[in-house]
Amino acid sequence: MTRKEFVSALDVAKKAGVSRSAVSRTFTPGASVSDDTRRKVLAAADALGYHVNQLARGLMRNESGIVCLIVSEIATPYRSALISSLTQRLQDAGKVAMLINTDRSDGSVDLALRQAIRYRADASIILSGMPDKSITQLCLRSGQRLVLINRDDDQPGPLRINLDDAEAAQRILTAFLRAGCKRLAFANSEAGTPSLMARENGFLAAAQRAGVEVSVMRHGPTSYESGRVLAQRLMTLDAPPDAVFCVTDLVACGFMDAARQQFSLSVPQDLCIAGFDNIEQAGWGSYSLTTFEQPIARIADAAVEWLEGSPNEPSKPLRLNAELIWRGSIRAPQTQTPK
Amino acid sequence: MTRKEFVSALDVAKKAGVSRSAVSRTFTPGASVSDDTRRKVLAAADALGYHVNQLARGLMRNESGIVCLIVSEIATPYRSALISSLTQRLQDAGKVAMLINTDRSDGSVDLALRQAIRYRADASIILSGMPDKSITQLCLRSGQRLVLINRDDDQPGPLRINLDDAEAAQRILTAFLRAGCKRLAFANSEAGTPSLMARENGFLAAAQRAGVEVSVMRHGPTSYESGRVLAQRLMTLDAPPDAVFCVTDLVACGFMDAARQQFSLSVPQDLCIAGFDNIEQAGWGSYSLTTFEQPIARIADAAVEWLEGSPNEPSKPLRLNAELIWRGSIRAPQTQTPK
DNA sequence: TTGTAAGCGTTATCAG
DNA sequence: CTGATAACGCTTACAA
Repeated sequence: MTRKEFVSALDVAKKAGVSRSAVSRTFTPGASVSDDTRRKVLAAADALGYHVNQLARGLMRNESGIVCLIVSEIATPYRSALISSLTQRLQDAGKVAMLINTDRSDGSVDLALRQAIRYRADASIILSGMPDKSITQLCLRSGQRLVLINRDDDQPGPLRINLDDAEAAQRILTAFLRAGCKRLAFANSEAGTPSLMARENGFLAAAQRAGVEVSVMRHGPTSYESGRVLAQRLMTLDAPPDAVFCVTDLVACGFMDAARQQFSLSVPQDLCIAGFDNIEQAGWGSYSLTTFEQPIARIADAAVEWLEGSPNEPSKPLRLNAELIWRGSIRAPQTQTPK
Repeated sequence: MTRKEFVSALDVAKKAGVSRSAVSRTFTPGASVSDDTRRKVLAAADALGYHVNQLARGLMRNESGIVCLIVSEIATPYRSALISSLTQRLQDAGKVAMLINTDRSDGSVDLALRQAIRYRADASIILSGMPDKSITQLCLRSGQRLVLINRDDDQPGPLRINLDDAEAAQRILTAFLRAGCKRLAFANSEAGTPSLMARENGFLAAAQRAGVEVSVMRHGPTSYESGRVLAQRLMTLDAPPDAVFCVTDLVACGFMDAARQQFSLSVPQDLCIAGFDNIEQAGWGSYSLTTFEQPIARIADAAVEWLEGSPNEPSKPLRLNAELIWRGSIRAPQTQTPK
């Protein structure tokens, strides 16, 4: 058992022939130490392999430097891309990410937030699920900042970053109509999260305004497999669609594969498809999927920037636009543009 | 500024009318507290929203409960799947994962390990890059346990988990030969990491034993895009290959797309392709890639199990076999089996 | 600028 | 089983 072999500031102080506070000050960015002592301390610290104990520092400062990332389905392309971006930004800001996987159960977001409190995390960024109101309050009360990404919620306090899903849905509807599509469909999962539902509702609303009907189908989790199943179901309808907006790229990829392989359909000639997220695979040759881009970099920037700001910043909800990435899964507009 | 609003064990003790040690004991698994006081403490803690301060606990126990995951290219399918598995297992074991992104620079693995030391992480699991020997020693000396996944290294101390890449390469060569392929190729990235090179060298060695030549090409990072470029180069050779072993599924997907779209080749009729990792996309309809499965669950299990074990466990290197997943990208064996 | 000393919230030890 | 008390390693007034 070699625990306890850690070298402390006292050890360094002794070796450098200074007080322990001199050591502390040397490692505190805005502190006043003479160049001479700083050099001595640094030399001693290096020789001994000293590293500030963040646990102790956090205890004193009441600021751990830890930011919790609370997320389920970590291995999903969009989620992992966001995690990657977030960890990078966080590190640049001198913070460190604690990753909490909430795949197991549904109340696990609350459990995750409790974990965040135990480690006195400076903040938590929630990418999945929705915490209970009481626990949110507890976090806020303990001075922990909260960021909710794509989770609609009206509590004040947390920073909320959302996409304009309805507007995106509207745009894709227009694109389908311009391409001359007649029978529209929306392929959703059963997850029922706010942003997913906002896409569905936005699409339906836009369709209603345009006076066209749309077949809606929902199945399983938001995955490739669900996309295949949804294709199976929608394409065997009496009047199968000639355009489908998939709630997610993953669903769209599954849908496209099934449409091609099981129904021998050509995209976009027989069927136009659009997705959402612009995951890496959407750009792959086999899919060339027209989709909306999640502004991952902007989301991460906004979140970290807010965390770095003053603790009592108002936190007005942030609403970002998803850019439409045109690729090959929607036909070019018909010459006779409807208008 | 609402920092400092944390409720401490003392607050709970007062409210419950007991000593602070009683509170501490209530939250320490194997401690002796009477049912009566435990109830009182729990009630008070719940009412006040008390949560053990892990920073302070870690300081005392010299055991933070934190395990660092050191990884680059987090958003990659294989990496993110491993991260997902690892975080889950770690949480089941009562630990929590700190995720450190080492995309930026090359020496950042060392920086990451220093961060691990600062937070007094109980262990670090390295999925990317290779740390300097001196820093490894420092970690070990501070009682921090190290796990190296797929990084060949001969230092004693860390747990090393590796796949038998050479054996896998051998098997795929045999499969190509059985399928009647004549002109073999190996598509690698320029990353040059040990496991990637082990696949290449294993393939070459096996080919040599079998008396066949293989065109080797290396390009860029280990990505889809590199796969496309590699296809471009290999397929414009004077004698283009009729079978290619791609160092990774990502590369294989890119290779396959380029082969089909730019060279109008059919897989597996004109060209057999194999990959490595068995990422989710390998099973997608468009690819149906024959590949080797990274035993992610077993890797995560082994890592966490070792971390839970006794600190001075010998740590004999673990060598896992990658299972060959047969799908549609290699032709069925010719009837006249060689041999 | 520097050192001294008083915490921070725990847990471990040791009497009772 | 319970309650004082002494650490743990650090930061931060306060005084020199």
